Amino acid sequence: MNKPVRVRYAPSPTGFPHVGNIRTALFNWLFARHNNGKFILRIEDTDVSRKVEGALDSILTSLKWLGLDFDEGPGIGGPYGPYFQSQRLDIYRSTAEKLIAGGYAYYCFCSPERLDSMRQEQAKLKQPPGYDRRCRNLGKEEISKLKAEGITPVVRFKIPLEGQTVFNDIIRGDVVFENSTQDDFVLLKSDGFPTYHLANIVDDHLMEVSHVLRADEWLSSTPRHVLLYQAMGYEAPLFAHLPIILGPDRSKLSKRHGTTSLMEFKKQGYLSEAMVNFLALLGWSLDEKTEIMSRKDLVDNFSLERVGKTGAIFNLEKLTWMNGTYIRALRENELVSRAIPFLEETLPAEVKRPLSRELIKLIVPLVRERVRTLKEFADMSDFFFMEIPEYSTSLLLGKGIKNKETALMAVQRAHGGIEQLAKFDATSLEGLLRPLSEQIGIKTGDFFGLLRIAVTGRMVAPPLFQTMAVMGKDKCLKCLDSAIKKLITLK
RNA sequence: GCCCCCAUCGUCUAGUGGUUAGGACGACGGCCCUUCAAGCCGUUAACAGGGAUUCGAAUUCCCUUGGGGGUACCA
Repeated sequence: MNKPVRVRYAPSPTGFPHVGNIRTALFNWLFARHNNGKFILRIEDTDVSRKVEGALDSILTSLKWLGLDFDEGPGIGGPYGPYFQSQRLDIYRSTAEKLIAGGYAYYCFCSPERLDSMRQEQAKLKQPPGYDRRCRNLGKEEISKLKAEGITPVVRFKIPLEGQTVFNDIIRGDVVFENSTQDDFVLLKSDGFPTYHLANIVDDHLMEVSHVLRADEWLSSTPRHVLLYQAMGYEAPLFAHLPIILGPDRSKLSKRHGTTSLMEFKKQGYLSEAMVNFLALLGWSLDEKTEIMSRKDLVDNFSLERVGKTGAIFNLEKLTWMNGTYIRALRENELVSRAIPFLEETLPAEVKRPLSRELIKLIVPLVRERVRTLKEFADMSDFFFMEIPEYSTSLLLGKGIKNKETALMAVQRAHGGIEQLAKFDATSLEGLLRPLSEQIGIKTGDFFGLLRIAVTGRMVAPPLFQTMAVMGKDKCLKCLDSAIKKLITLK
């Protein structure tokens, strides 16, 4: 109980981490940091067939993006390495042999085909599927004979035939399994690689992991792990099975639920700090009201006691809202820096690069309150960078002013007034345009709406005068010219 | 089928025997207003069902139902 806290995130490199995986990483990291412990990254690459190229990179990138730094692991090493299971094969093999010698495990020569037909048979007879333990009591001669035939066996664990396995889960309390319902699972595959169960237990022990915080889907294999620890004479770590993150249909999160890959959220313009905050609240809460919490708040307050038991649906709406509040809270310069990559991505090639930081800085106060993601930031501000906005002429005669002549007159009057404006700022523009609206007898809403289209090409944009001020006199005039032409040529 | 876990507004959740069951997202309405947002105010909406214990249950126990996970030489 007084052992130093050492926890690990142990993904297998079989794909890009999705928000569920990474939430597990986050909880481990928070727990480690809160307790001044160590956070270890261990790569469980024991399934050669499922290995995906680039998966390791994406794991590293994901952790880095969220700022989940690890103390030991790939790239940085550590006193308990190597941190790739594929580089620890000898350890698992010798452990398996020890287990066999001790009578806790045995060689199994059954072919995949036999296992398969056995399962089909069991399914037909409505019996619980499971290995029938044919090889459990093979004699020495039989074993050598089968080996001589060239069959490479797997190693299976000998589940006690009777009794029960009990363990205490920090989140769920005591959990009891009847040993009779457990299968003689495989420890070592015929390709010489260990299964998750073996490798995981061996490494957690060797790496002195104190707490295993993992997703709930592992709960039902925990008795196997407990039995393994016992067989090996190891002290088991403490377990905490975290509630699972579900898709909108309440099933385990997977690709078919759309955007689930963490880095996809980055691409969509979500901030990592919002992501961390949001993910932390998926299964954990501080109290009855706190929503927005900094990384430090989270580290300071995180505790397993306040982790819930129920699976949580990933609520994109709420994440988006939270992201908006984080964007609004960003310092101006910071938001500029963060928005630039998205503008680079969104803006057409004609817009000359590098983009002007000065201009973006002027745009920030105008769009900050109107966007929830950085992508929306880019989408909303593209017209600031274009010469003349593109839009359909019909927009000019949209909802307010239906009459072509009236619209034309209004734009011309605005053009004339602006041309003579000495000072081109929001206040002067308002001083000019508001009275003008009355002079020409058009409601301000309609008049400003018309100008908004002319200047931005959109019906929805930041406040008109400020927008125009940022755009500058020349450009505004050009836009108005263009609108006038459009109206004239309109039949 | 079998094993395990879970069960409060649509969603994320607070709540550990006595609360008008609280907050947040969303939705809806209002204020503000040149559009859209933001902000502020308000409305909507939940203890799955049934027993038991108790003076008193969202809170404890049991059953039912529902949901999820597992049941691989995947993790």
